[in-house]
This record gives sequence, C-alpha cells and structure tokens, in this order.
Amino acid sequence: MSNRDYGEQDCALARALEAIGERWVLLIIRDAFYGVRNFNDFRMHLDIPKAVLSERLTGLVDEGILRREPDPTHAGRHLYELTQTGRELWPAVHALLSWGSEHRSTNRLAFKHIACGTELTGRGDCPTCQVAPPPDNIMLEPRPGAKSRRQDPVAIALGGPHHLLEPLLPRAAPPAD
Amino acid sequence: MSNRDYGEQDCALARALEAIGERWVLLIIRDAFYGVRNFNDFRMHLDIPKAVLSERLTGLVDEGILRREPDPTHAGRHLYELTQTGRELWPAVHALLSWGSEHRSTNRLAFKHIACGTELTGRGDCPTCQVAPPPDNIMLEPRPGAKSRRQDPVAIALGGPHHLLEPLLPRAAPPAD
DNA sequence: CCTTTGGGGTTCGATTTCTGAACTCAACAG
DNA sequence: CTGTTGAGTTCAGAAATCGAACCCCAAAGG
Repeated sequence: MSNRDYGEQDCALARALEAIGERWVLLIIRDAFYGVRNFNDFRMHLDIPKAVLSERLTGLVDEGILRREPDPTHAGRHLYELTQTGRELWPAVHALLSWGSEHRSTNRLAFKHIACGTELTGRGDCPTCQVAPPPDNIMLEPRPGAKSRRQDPVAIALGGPHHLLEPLLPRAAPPAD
Repeated sequence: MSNRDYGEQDCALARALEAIGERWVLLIIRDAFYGVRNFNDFRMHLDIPKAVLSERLTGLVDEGILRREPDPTHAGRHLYELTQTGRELWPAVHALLSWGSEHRSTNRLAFKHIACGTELTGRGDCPTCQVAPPPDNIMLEPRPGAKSRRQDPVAIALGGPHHLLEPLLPRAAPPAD
C-alpha cells in the first residue's frame, strides 16, 4: 500500500490517508462494517475490478485494518473482518457518511443505538443515552420508502435491519415463493 | 471532479468520496482549516504538482467546498476559503486525524476549545464544556518538543498557536536578526 | 520605456495506476 | 469425469499522476 504516499508530510492525517485514502478502500471498510466478509460479496456489491479488490484487501490486511482468516465452510477461501484498529475507523466513516447524506444525497439507512433504539445524530451520538456507541452496539435499518437501485445479494440483504459487524448472509435469502 | 465516480453505489459515503476522496483533496482541506488561502502556500506546504493542485482547487470550488475570491492585495490572484459546506467536513477531518495519530503516528498538534482552553478528545468534544466546538471555536497549537521536519513558510507559521480558519500569514515571519 | 521577478497557472512526455476481459486453479456437484 | 463457481492473476489499453518546461500578467527596478 505504501507507495502512493505523502512523502515528507508531517501529519497524522497524511499517515491515515496513506492507509485508507486510496480509491475503493473506504467503501470496502464500510461494507466490512455492514457485515460483508467474503471476496465475492465485496465484489458484487461494489462493482470493483477483481484485481483491485484483491490488492486492496491484502493492503488492508498488511495495514492491520482487516484480518484474513480461512473460511471454515469452504476450504481455500478466506473471510475478512475488521480488526480493533479497523473498527476504530467507525467515527471517521460515520462522519463522512453523515456529511454525504447532508450535502449530497439523503442516506437510505438509519443508524440506531441497539441499547435503546434511538437514532444516532450526525456526530454518531445517541441523544437518549448521551454516549457515542461503538459499532458493535449499532444497528442499521433502511428508512421506510427507500428502495435500492442495486439488486445484488448484499444490497438485498441490507434491505432489512442488521447489526453492524455481524456477518451478512446474502445467499440465504432467495425468496422461494 | 465527477469522473472517477462510484457508479451505481447507492450510498452517501460514495457520494462524499466522489467529492473529497481523490488524492490530495483532504490534505488541501486540512490546510484550508489551518488557514492556508493561496495557491503557492498550498503548493509549498504539500509538495503537490501545480497541475494537480490547480485541478483540485477548481474541483473543490465546483463542489461548493471552497470559495474562490480575488486577492485584494494582488490583482489577478485568488484566495481560497472553506464554505459552510466545507467547514462541515471538520468532524470527518478530525476523526481521521485522530485515528492517524492513535494508530500511525503521534500528532504534533493539539486542538483546544477556544472558549475554555481545554484540549479536545479524539471525538472532537470538549470535556469541560460537553460540547463539540465548530472549527471557528478551535485553536491548534504545537505540542511541546514536537518539531517539524518541514521548513516551508506554512510549516514555520504553524510552529505557533493559531485559530483554525483564520488566515495564516506565512510571509510575515522571516526572523530578521 | 525596457527588463526582471514571482505568483499562478497550462502543456507535455514519462511513469504509474485503474480497468475489464481473459485466463488459471482448486473445490465441489452431478 | 465434466461443469461450475469462488478467488485470484495476467494482460493490454485508458486514465491519472508526476516533474519539468513553458506562458501570462502585474509590480518593481532602473
């Protein structure tokens, strides 16, 4: 990852951007918060070229943001999940998400504090409990009336409420009838 | 700016990254928060190629994040400053800065609430006042003992305390004796 | 008046990165 | 054994980045 750096910049922001500033990386991390864990689900949800996805995933593993582990259900495949360092990117991801939904588009998703059910503010605080919940205490649910333009399995699985960081099971929901 | 987009991604984060996700952009915005306002100061502080800087600045103006105005002291020159929309990126910038300083390098700068002088938390809150100050109520000061590797005029001007968003005057400080 | 200087760009090849399509390889299903 | 699918790698063309060179204008110097 560490070509494409910012040289002599003597600043924590430059260091952060060297780790997560490349194209696609924050969207990959967003999906990881949403519970995406395997290569093909990232790929289908993001429409990202395979070579780039592969490179970004190994880069993020090298940076200590994702952990790669063997997929117990399929020999030879991997699962990717956020490390603690990666989870600590939640405030940054949420801040960008909330700037984007304020100034660029309204967000289709609401984030709620699991402990009390209250929707979080733009700063990621729970107004009821006066705390900033960590991602594993947040759930996401689609706003009523919002429907996705995408039809890939991940987008469909995100059509219902879901705890952040818990694995999405995209293939488990083909509506049988 | 809007080539290099994220296509069908149906997400406020993708929209935000289309505006501020390109290389250099967040560093330019950081410098704008620090008070940098003219082309050459950005250029010298960032070591960015002129063509790229020029393209990014006009892109940010088009996106409504910076405002370009004539420099009153030099005909034909411009000053760039953050719009309200741009200023609302502060929480995102601060979140990344604080992740970077926690996981990549210790930050040389401390951010303090002007109203009370307390240093802000990693989440950008003032622990004394229990509020999250907007950038025009924050000052930055170098941590004792931290010295910059850079010697450009902007880096030197940032060697002392400074209110965010107030113009830096880099050229005003050549130590005459 | 003419020349120099410096800010603020634009232009231009060389290099690097991104992209989509084609290809490989291993695990499984039938 | 054959076909399929997930997970990559390889490859060539397109796009972005880079640093250096060049251009234009305004003010300063003489």
